Amino acid sequence: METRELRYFVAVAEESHVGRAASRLGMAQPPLSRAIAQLERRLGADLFVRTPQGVTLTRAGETLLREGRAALAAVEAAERRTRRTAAAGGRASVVLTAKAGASSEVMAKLLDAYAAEPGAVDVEVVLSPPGHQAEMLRDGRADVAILHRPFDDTSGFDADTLLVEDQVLILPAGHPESTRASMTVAEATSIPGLPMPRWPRLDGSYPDGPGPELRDLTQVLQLVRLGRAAIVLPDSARDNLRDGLAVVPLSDAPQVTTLIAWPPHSTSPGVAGLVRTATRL
Amino acid sequence: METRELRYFVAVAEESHVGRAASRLGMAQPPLSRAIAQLERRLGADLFVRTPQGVTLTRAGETLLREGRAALAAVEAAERRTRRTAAAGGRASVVLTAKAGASSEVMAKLLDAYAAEPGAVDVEVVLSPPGHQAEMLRDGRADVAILHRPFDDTSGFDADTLLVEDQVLILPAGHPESTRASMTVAEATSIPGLPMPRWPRLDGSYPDGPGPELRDLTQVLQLVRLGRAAIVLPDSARDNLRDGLAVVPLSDAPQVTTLIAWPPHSTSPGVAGLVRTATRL
DNA sequence: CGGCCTCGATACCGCAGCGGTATGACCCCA
DNA sequence: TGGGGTCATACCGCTGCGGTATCGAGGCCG
Repeated sequence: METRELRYFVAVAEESHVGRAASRLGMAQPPLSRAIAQLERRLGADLFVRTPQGVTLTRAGETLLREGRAALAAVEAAERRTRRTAAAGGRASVVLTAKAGASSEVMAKLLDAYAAEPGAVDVEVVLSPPGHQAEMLRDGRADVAILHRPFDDTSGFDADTLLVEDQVLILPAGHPESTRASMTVAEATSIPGLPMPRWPRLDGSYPDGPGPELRDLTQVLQLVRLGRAAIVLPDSARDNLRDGLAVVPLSDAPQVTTLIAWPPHSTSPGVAGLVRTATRL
Repeated sequence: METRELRYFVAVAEESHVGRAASRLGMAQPPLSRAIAQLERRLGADLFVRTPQGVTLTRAGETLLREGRAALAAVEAAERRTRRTAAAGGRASVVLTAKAGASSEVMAKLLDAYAAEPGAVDVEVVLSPPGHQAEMLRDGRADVAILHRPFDDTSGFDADTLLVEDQVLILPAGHPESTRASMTVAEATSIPGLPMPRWPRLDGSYPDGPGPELRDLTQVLQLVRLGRAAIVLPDSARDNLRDGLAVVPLSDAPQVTTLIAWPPHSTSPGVAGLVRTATRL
């Protein structure tokens, strides 16, 4: 099976429509139809059920969609990492990705400690929107990632724990609830007049709800300071707070684990060194 | 990048020789040379250093070999799982792989419990030589595997623990050492006249050493019974022992963990059900 | 119920690019 | 210095990919 065929198949599966998939691929419909038919013949499996409204996946098609996406990501990863290795011009280097505006404390400690190691290679840090770290690791844009359980999906990676912490509620200073010694998550999310902000999902859309739509921690904290929202954050976020904000520990919020994750079988010296340093912290 | 190019590249990298790689691929040398050169041009990276003796990998080439092998395995896995799904003819099914002659106890319990579940799908059990389970999971010949830490490489899979047990030394009944209440690994491996048998590595070759070369647990036990060898096995192996064998607990051997492992993001109903059953055991 | 619209499939054609053979350029070693 | 080895280049034939034109099959609506 060639990656071209796989890309064609995934496009058709995602559009449920050969014509739309063809225009998305920048080609005409007939050759795409033929390519799909040929793929089905070669696999000995019907992948789609043709209907007058378009096409729908068979069971085998669902399998190929799931597995094929992973395979395409792996091929992309191979290509990207090779390009990056070449661009580094013989000298080893490594790309680390982390959520923008989080874990700065642990990350600083890790990077400092690693830089002090003998034989340390260049570490390029790429900050990206929350939730995208795993994807970057999977498709080769990064070699190592700082992830957060239970928010990120760590399946398929090797990982080491860096930090385990409780979560706290951040709310406007002077708010009646701000003097409490502790609170439950249920109480925190139902404070009148202080809705939780909504974060974009992986595809960029927002969940429904009363809170404001935001994509930046600084914006959120500003809004909290203005008395328009409250937010739940890991305990370490206290370090970055300016005036005008109050902190109340949450008694029943799940703990947040900060981990360093890397693709399995990553034998690159940079990744190995970073991970070794991390485990010693 | 097309899988054809990747296969060509991997062949050349493995042979360190364009001509040999070409004949292994069943093609002539010139088109292979050209395909590699073209791949290098498209990636913008030198993959090989040409020498009069053949070719050697550059750093970028090493990256592509490592990542490319994983990518090819993923493509193969997609293809195989799709074929299998189609062959099951709409009805869901799942392939479980395990080391031949081990863990029969837990596996039997697991399969029985799962078969009793409502909506259980067919489970095909494939027994294969030790150490090959992870590979089968990676290239799509199996959907779930029973693995053993620390022997198998579980990286890149999701897994749940089924059983943790100590290891014991199996030696001929009546042997002077067989009456001891406990022993260290160092002592066990240095009993005069009772060498440890050697197992084949993944590539089929045997490590050096004094012990007999064997590939079957039954053969080994027979040899032990004859007073020609001793062997270290997980505690549960006691259940399968016939007469003529003695068991001595080992005080410092690492514990053996039996786990059920599956590829991440495996949404197939069969895998999900098996795993759910396993966690309840 | 018939005409129309929207699907995907088929037929046919031109050309890009893959693989083959023949040959060249270079290096090592006798 | 020539012979045998390496990989690269030159050139050719044909497979097969993608393009346009068209068809056949279902829904939908007047």
